[in-house]
Amino acid sequence: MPRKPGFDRNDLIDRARDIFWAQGWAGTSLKDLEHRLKLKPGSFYAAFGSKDALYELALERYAEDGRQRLEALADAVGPLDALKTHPRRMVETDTSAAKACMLAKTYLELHRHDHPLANRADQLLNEMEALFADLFRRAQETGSIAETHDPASLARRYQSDLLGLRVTAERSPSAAEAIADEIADGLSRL
Amino acid sequence: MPRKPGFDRNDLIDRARDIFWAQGWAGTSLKDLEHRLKLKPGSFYAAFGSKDALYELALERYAEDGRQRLEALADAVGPLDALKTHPRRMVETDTSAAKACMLAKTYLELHRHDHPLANRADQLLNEMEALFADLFRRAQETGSIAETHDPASLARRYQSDLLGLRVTAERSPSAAEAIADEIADGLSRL
DNA sequence: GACTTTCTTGAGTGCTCACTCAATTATATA
DNA sequence: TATATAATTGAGTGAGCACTCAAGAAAGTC
Repeated sequence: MPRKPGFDRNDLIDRARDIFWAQGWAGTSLKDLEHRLKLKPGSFYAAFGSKDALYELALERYAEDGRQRLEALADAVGPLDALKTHPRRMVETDTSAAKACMLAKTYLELHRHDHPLANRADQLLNEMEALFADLFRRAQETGSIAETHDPASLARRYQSDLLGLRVTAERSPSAAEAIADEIADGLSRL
Repeated sequence: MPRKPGFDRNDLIDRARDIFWAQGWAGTSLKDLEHRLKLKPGSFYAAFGSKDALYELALERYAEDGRQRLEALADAVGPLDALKTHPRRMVETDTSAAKACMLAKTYLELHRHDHPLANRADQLLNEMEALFADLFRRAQETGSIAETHDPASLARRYQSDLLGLRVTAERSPSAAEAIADEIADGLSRL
């Protein structure tokens, strides 16, 4: 008996992720979302509850996408080559809504106000770092890099490099491509 | 005949810089500024004209301080050691209002809205990169690093590393200290 | 102490914010 | 086709935003 919604909720979250990613939390108004998602206020709140609730869905989707992309790459080319290819991929994809990491942007924008979304972004960054560490560990097990390195330290540095790379990418795509290659070169020298 | 203002405008700009640096542009309301600077709206607008005008003063001050700190360091210990010491200094100073670069935060927050402050931040980042390049060039002239390197490329990478370092510092000071040392080590190997 | 000039004050401006809700419209079942 | 159920609509809510301004207080000169 019920009427079906005239929108694809899944697709809406993807589009919201792109809007929030590019414009930030305070930089995105309900008007923006209503207009871009073609949703009237009533439908919006019936579907998502609040701006923050949708932002969290968008953030989780963003993190999950990133994780899956890297794991798929590792399955295809192995852990070390995945880590070496990953920076280039992030930077040269023109289909993405923005370049700088959405988790980092969220954290930087909101953590001083003790906003729950900042804590969530922090957790997700830690989970991503743990995935990096796991890939470095697997690269050691397959003999791709020396056993003397500490995977956790490598992951920490790798994530920091990536965050810088992606801020740079937001300003200068060409500079970012060169730096992405340098990061890959650095991993070859381990 | 005139009455003198009851505040030190210079000190006010310093404090505004710290507030904007930590909280961002949208994250700082006029109420925040009036409260923290102990200025009523009328005095605020008489002194600075607008929130954006004060933000720009704060941004210029921030950039100028950074430039002077690095140049003073170079005068004291030479160009290469200045570049090696600089990251550690940025990260372990607990007196600063925030760790992440205010220029990068400003750019990330505002460039999608084509806000003039984002363009200004972009320019100031370029000027900082030019200073890095100049220090690398001087390090080559004094024989501290090989002539084969391109100072502009080194500066580009150095700035990117620094941006990542400082995002990391905002989340984990201890991780940042380790990474700062690694950046310095990397420069020793040039 | 009178006067001029500037600083200070805070209530008030119009606007946009995130969000609500009662009325309306559409659809799946009986 | 009648009915039940849910989706859609958009005017409207109070709160907070950046900002204004007229009136009053303070300090320097005469």
